Parts: sequence; C-alpha cells; structure tokens
Amino acid sequence: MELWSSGERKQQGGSTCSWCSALGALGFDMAEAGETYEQWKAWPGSGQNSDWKRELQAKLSADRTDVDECALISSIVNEKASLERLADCRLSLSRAMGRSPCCEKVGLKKGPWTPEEDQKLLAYIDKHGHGSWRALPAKAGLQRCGKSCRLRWTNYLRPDIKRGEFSMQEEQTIIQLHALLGNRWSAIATHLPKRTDNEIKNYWNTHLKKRLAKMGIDPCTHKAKSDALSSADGDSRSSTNLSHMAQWESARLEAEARLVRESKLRAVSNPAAILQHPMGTAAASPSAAKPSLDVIRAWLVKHQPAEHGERSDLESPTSTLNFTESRLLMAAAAGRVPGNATAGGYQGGENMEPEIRIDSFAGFSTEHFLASSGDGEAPWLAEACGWGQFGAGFTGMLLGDKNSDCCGDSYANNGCVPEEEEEEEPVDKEELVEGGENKSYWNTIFNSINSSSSSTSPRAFYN
DNA sequence: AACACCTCCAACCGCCCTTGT
DNA sequence: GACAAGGGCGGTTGGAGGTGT
Repeated sequence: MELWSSGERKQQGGSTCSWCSALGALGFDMAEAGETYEQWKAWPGSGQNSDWKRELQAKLSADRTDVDECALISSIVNEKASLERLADCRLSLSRAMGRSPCCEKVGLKKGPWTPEEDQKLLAYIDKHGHGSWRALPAKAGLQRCGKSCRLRWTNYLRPDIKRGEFSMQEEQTIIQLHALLGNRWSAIATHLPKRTDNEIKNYWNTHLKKRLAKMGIDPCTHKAKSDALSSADGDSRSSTNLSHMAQWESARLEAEARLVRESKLRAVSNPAAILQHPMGTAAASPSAAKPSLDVIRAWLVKHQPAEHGERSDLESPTSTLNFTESRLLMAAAAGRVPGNATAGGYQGGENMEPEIRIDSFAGFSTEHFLASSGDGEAPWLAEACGWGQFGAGFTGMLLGDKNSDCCGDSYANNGCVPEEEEEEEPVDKEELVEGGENKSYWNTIFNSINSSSSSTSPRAFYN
C-alpha cells in the first residue's frame, strides 16, 4: 500500500488532507505550518522511507480493510509511541516549511528560569563550556531548548555581567552611541563593559527614550521635535552628518567585531601573541593593529572620486552625506591626518583593558584634523570642517554644557552655543567660529566615550 | 481591601548571517 | 552552489510587582 496516494485521499492543491484533519483533531496545529496533502507529501521528513512512516504504514496495512481510515489513524496516533513519532514529524514539518526551530519544542519548558535550572546550566558550562547550544540542554539535564539556554547564559548567568543601576557615564555613552548607531544594541554593548545588549535595549526603551521624549527630543533622530520639522525645510546638514557618522562608525564597528573574533581564534592557538601587545585582543596581529583601516580602505577604493571634488552620489539607505565629509572622516581614520591620529591607534598604556573601545576615535581627535586643515597636507580638510551645527546642541547638552538647559527650540535653532565658559571644560570662544563648535563637540563626545571615569555631569539630562 | 492601570525586564520569536558539509 | 545547522540580533511580549483610585 502506498500510504499517501491511496486514491480518494489525494486532495486538490491547497486543501487539507484527512491526515491533517485527524492530526489536527489530536491537538497538533496543522494550520500553523500550513500543511496540505501536497506539502506533506513533499516534505523530506515525511518521506516514504522514514522509519516512523514505515511503521505507521505497516499498522495501516494490517487493519485498514474494514476500518474507517481516519478513525484508524486516530487510534494509532493515540498510542504513545505514535505520538512521539508525530512529534518528530511535526518538527520535520516546521523545518520543511522554512522555519527551523532551535530544537524540538514538544515537551520543553518555557518561561522564567528556576534557580535549579540556573544551577544546572552554570554547573554544566563551568565544567564543559557551552559547546553546541543545541546539544547542551540534553547533556545538562535541562528541559529547555538550546536557544533559551544561550540567552539565559549570555543575558543573565554569565559571570562577567554587571547588573543594577546604570551610571551616569553609562547613560551618556548609551545616548551618544545611540545617536551614532541607532538601535544597534550589540554594537553599543561593546562599548559598555559588562552590560548586555538586551539590558541596554531594555534600559533605553524604559528609561532613556522616555526621558528624551519628555525633554522634547525625538529619541529616534536625537533632534528636538521642533527641529525635526524645521529641518524638513531644507537645512538637513545636521542629520546628514549624523547619518554619516552612523554609517562610518557602523562599518568600523563591524570591522572591529570581525577582528576581535579573529583575535580570539588566534588567542586560542597562540595566547602569547596577545600578551605582546598592550591592547591585547584587538592588536594580536599586524592586521589587527589598525582595526579601522581595512574598512576605510575598502570604502575609499569603492568611492574614490577621480578628482578631489564634491560627490553627491555617495549614499546609503541611512545616509545622504556628501563626499567631502566622508573623505574627511575616512582619511582621518586611515591615518592621513598628521599627528598620532592613526586609525585604531591604540594608545592605551599598560592599564588599558583589552576591551573594544573607540580608540580610533581617540586617535581621530578633532585636534588633529582641525590643526591639519591649514598645513597644506590636506587642503580639503579646511573645506570639510565647515560642518554646520552638527551635534552642537543635543549631545552638548547631555554632556553637561552649561547651556544645556537650552533644550527644545533654543538649542535646535542656535546650536546651543555657550554664553559663558564651562568650568570643567572651558570653551575657547575662538572655537565657536569656523568649525569651533564641531571641534568642541567631537572632542567632548570622543573623550566622554573613551573616558572610563568621567567627572563631568550631564546636568540638564538628570535634572 | 480590591481593583485597574502602569512599569519594567526576562524571555521569547522570527529573521538573518555565518559556517560547515 | 545548495542546503542545513548554529548562533547573533533586534523587536516584541507576558507577567510580576508597583502605583493610583
């Protein structure tokens, strides 16, 4: 007997077969996977040669002469053994439908973890490492799927996780990085030691986002809501630059992440190599010494214009930057800027932690590229430095400008230019012209992100 | 006290990318 | 190159606890 083609059971395309009805009646959600007879027949997991199918077929063959087919199926699947096979079958269904569950979900526990489960997971990983997450639950004696175990470990049980209140410094960093990177929580998390992306995401959604909104700042664009309206009129330079930074930093972070992965692999095979460099992981090889360089070079190759001139076609889904601005950043990061402004120029001393930091930004100080703009080496820098009002308002406010109270319209309109000198970080009034705001802004943002122990209080934000 | 509503965050879901075969 | 498995990521959800009425 050919189980699936017994004449009348064949359905016209799209309709549900008797099997599906029978199985559905037994509590299997056949509609969920969109099963039809044709699909069922085509699924690899339900092929004629699979063991469960042969077994079922044998039972059917023995009895079907005088028993209603569906009733027979029901009687069979009611047996425990058959149910188990149906569970397998259901898994095959999901896989074949393009969904690949992380594990067989039948009988697995969901929801909050108990202390006992945590203990099991911790004990297992402590002893064996996690290895394959999919295989872990069975080995550790957990009724969980591997994905659930991985999440529990990475977001909660890992020993190097800091829990509890976020410090002001951490909040600043999150906001600044969010302005640059958007909702790229994992990228943001790389700059917040011991914090998980999930925790940062939750904190943003439950605290920071609301706080910004209360202050009249759009948490998505990091601009004053009124400014968002006015920028639609034409002056979109600020957002353009912001988008550009996001694009640039995004690419750089990806390169960094890749290098860290590679370094980790190298560390396994040659731990000594790590120790030879003060920055540890990120500089374990010559290629890793300048983490930003590869991506910048690649970008330059891709977008290098024939002549030094404006280019307006360098766009991405998230950016409408012009070429001068992008080249400024790329060149600075690639080491074309005088001084020690090398891309990823790890200048940290012995005490620097081997964690990912925005060291390319530390080297990419505005001091360097502003100073270089007049020395003839990069004449286009001076041109490029006229960056409009980028960032002078919102982030400056967050970082503790004395005039940070000027949220909303005022900062949006005038760039929140300080009227008095800042006590902790005096603002040279000369900086306020010819790109001075930018210099001040970027120095502040880079310093703030890189500083592990800032004493500056972002007053307005916490008022 | 009881109920409704709100806040928060651990956990889940589904998509996508990478890696191995 | 095609495919499957593993894992990472961002968005969303559900329920516990807190707060207001």
